[in-house]
Amino acid sequence: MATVAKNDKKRITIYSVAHEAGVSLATVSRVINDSDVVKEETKKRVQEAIIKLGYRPNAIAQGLALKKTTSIALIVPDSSFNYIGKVINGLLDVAKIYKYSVTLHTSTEGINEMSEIVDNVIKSHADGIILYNDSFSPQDIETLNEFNVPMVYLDNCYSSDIACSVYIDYKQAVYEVVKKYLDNGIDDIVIIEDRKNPINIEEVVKGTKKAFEEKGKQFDALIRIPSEYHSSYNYLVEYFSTHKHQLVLTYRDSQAIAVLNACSENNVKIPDEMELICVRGSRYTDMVRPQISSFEVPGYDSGSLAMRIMTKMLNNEDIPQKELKLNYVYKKKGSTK
Amino acid sequence: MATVAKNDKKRITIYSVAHEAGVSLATVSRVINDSDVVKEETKKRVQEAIIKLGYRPNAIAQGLALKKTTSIALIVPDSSFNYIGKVINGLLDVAKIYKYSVTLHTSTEGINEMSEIVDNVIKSHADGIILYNDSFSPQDIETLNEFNVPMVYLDNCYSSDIACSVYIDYKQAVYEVVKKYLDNGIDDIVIIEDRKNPINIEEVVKGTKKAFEEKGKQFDALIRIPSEYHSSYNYLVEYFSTHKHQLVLTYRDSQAIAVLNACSENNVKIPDEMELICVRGSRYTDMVRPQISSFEVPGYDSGSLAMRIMTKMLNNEDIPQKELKLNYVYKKKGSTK
DNA sequence: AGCATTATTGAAAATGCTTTCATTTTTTTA
DNA sequence: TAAAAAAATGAAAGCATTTTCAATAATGCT
Repeated sequence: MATVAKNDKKRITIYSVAHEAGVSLATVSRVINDSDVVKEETKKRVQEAIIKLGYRPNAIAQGLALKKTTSIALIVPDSSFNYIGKVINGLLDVAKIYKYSVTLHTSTEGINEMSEIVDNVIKSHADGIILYNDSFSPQDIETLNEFNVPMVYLDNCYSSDIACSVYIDYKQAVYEVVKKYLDNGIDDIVIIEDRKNPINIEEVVKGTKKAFEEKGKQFDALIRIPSEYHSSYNYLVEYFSTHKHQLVLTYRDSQAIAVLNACSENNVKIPDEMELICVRGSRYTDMVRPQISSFEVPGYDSGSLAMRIMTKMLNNEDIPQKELKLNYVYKKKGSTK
Repeated sequence: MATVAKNDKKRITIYSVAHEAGVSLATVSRVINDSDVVKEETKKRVQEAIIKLGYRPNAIAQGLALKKTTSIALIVPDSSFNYIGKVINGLLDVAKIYKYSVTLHTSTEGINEMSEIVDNVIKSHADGIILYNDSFSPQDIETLNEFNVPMVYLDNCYSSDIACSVYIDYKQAVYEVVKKYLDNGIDDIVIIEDRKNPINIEEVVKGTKKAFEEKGKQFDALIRIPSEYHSSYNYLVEYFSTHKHQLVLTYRDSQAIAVLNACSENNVKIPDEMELICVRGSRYTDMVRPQISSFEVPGYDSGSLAMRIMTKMLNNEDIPQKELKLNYVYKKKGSTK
């Protein structure tokens, strides 16, 4: 049998240090926590003992004594790590600054699994929860609220007594760009959607509708495609062999690329015969040819902001706004005229 | 000031439940932990009390009493979440099964930052550490070994008394494909590299060299490019305006796409004038045109395996192999003839 | 020098659980 | 029906900290 290191070395606790330094454990605790009441000389003695023994305070015991864990939980859907990767980076960077540790959980199977996860998270006494999800219904939110733990919703415009939210104002973003097209007399516009990001797609649709309504027009041109890339590609190849539009809007990068490839397959020239905009651009929308016009979404910032707000909530600091809309920048690339 | 829920509701502990059910806390503990010595009738009484009070065992206190936390730490570089996303999915799925929670940490600034993170992780008494990194030097590994915590290295072929590793045998993979090309008389082969994934690039080079050496030839055709996509693209546009090769190998998907675009810019036809293979394929290597021949790398599996091995290490179970090489599948696509 | 302050330190309780060992209750057996 | 065996329960110690409050040591002041 392959052996693996066992944990039989004797534990070095605060007692060991106290004994080594010839002080009480209360004093050691004070030194660890940088209390200013301890005499410089004994402080030094204790620090030497700590180094000599290689003592590390036990964060679990601290957590118990302090009734807080300085850990927060992040729950994300188990797909699309692509975008979330940036969010996580931002979040972790801020967490590091504030000395929070972050536990990661995935969930996609609806509110029941989500409730279970939240329940477990609460057992682990995370100080707060950051929830990345844009497919909650209002009832789901109700359910989550009952847990009564500080929460930050990411990419989901919802807030309450115990929750703040950080999201990108897709509605306004899309409204502005669609308005411009309508102003130029272009109104054969369709939106590609799948079942994956209901709330944000809904925002995209709302923004489009708003622009249409201002012109006294109706909008309801949605193309429902499969979520998985290859099926959606096949579906779109079929679709664009018989349909033409002036402008196609997609939410995710893979959808936009699927449109690009499906059109190429059908010899539909982009942007000459049809224009294409991806709402949530990524590095990959810049790698395909033509590059895809899109909004540059501040993934990193939304992560770091969410974490920053969480730290404020946990410290009962003043939170100016409970719903934070992030800015976006439209980047015109080769897929539009 | 925006108010946020405070934690002033009184805590419900194992004592509350014991009192409610009219039993001792020892009995409640037994019920929680599904001990079989407690009488069915009292068990039921306790369970009712638990539900009535909405009691949740405090995982921190459990951690302290049991001297283990059932939590493991995952440390990843703060870039390339693209690929790592799949790894994380696999890892979390297995973690869920074994009831482990996973704390996430990022690190790129070398071994010092890494040591600091590991130190913090140890303070938090994680039972083990899974370390995704392919840029460690042997000294770095030494340093990490001193922490004496069960570790699993991901994408890094290293093992020791306290460490196992899970990785993909890029050397063999590349060897096989390069050999095939050499057999067909194609030997103007170059490898694109940047500073990002030293160990795995090294493996790719080794595999290539091996194939060359078997033919009595020497190999040393490396193109060093910048890590960042746009700079590397610009560099490659320049490069391919004056250089031609028969076959280009890249490690990451973005590098392969950069080559693709740079060649297109220079009117170098792929695969007719030059062939292109990406070692670590992704969904995006299938989205560009032509699609890029590549190895399908089992990201999900490597994550789930790493976690599974970790659970075995922590339970002192038998571990047949301490270094686990994962299989790969070569997928020929449009970028090769 | 002697007293009043103030600065340091330590003892012990509290945090919420698990577990051992002793005790009590129940069941079995003669 | 009593003794023996087995099952169920509880008391208390232990896990590694923080923190309050009391005790002690050091300092300042007259």
